[in-house]
Amino acid sequence: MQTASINLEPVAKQVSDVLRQWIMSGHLPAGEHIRQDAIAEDLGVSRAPVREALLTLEAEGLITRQKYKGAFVAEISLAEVRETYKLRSLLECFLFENALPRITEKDLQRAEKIVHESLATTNSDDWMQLNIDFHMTLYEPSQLTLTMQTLNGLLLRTDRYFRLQQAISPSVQHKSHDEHQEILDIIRSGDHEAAVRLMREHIESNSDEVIQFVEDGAKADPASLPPDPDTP
Amino acid sequence: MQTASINLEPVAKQVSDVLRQWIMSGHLPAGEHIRQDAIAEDLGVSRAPVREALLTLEAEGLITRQKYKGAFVAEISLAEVRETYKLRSLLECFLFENALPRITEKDLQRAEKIVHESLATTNSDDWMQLNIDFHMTLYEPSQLTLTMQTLNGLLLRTDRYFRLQQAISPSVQHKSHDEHQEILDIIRSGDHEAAVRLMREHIESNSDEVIQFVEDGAKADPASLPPDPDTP
DNA sequence: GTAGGGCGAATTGGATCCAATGTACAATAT
DNA sequence: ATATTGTACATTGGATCCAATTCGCCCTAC
Repeated sequence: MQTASINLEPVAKQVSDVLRQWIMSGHLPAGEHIRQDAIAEDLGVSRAPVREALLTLEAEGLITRQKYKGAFVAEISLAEVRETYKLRSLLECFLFENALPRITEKDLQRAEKIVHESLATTNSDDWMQLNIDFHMTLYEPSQLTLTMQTLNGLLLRTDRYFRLQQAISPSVQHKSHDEHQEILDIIRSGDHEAAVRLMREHIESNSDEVIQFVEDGAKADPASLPPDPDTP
Repeated sequence: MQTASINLEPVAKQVSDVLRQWIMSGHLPAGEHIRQDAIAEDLGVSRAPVREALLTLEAEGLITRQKYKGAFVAEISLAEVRETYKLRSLLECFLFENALPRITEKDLQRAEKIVHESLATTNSDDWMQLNIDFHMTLYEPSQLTLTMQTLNGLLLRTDRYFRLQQAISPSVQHKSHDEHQEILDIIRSGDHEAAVRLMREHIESNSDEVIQFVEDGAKADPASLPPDPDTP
């Protein structure tokens, strides 16, 4: 229990949060060159915390750094998008399997509340966060914290593209809502195997849609996705 | 192929490499308080690159940092060790499955060479690296770079304990050697399902041994593994 | 004797300054 | 005209300096 008003966040963390937001929202597009002074001046801080933030973001895979050349918003290839979603499916099913025997009625009610909230949400970003919250609520009882951290890292990398897709197809929201409701129902039924099957289908259908969208986008604008890394 | 004598590494990277080595080897034991000037003075550099290195190590999960309190070598609970190995099994089997159809004779020969080298190696650290190299050689054809990165991150966290185990039981080396040879044989046979099964058994038996060892160590010295994080 | 408060040393976080390196442009030679 | 080289500028990496916060110790009061 800490008094938030007194204990303010380190500047470096604030900077990394802002930069992460800028990258996520597309304000800093993929491939963009990031200069330390520019960021420092924009945010009214020195270059030191900016450097720290860049280190953090590099570790998160959101940017790449080259010696004496600077930082660039990470590009991501179509193959990597595909791989990420395959990995997500693998990890999420693993989490769900391990969570199922430990999911309580209270967990289900929390999840249900999130589902209802998501129906009433029009803001795309908020809805996405609720989507993630729903899944995490069902995974948390597994108590596999490391796996959930790893999953969070993956989500961080692909959120950009997922966000883009959600923004243009709100119909997916209803589809996802129905599927979430179905998942809750089948969890209550007690059929664990069927629940995992349904969850896998849900995740993979979602993945397919995102990949389809990114593929189409890549066709329309080949520059948005680099086929090869590091073209000098 | 780079001329190492001309293009020298950034100091920050050198520092993080050294610290990583110190943590891995146990020279910096779990829970140890790390002070920036101490490291800086020891290595003859300023605090700036040390700070960067600490950031990197925190992202890798090897240390934790608390505002104005400093950095501490990460403690890891028995539950986390168990989880890590379950995750490793999941990821490695996934990689192996996807690699199998693409493994060429050349890959097998490289793997075989590593197996032979490992037999002739007495140094525990070198042997461990060869062990990792063997597995990675078999996973690389999957071209799932993100998954391999994730796996590397996991290996980084548990290497400390694995290393400890290897140091005291060289008999495991022979067992592992035989199993590696078996895996190569069954890959050549073309039975992919059997190959994955064997790989899973190999990984899990290895995991069991490490966990058993860590459990015993924890019993003998309860302080080495904290049951609860953050006891103030 | 013990609990509480305050002062000082130690340590981290952030800002500023200097050095090393890469890039771009221009001048010159072929 | 083009290629090459040299030089100036822009940007990052590293060192030093100052501010903010924590922890330990001692002193005091009850």
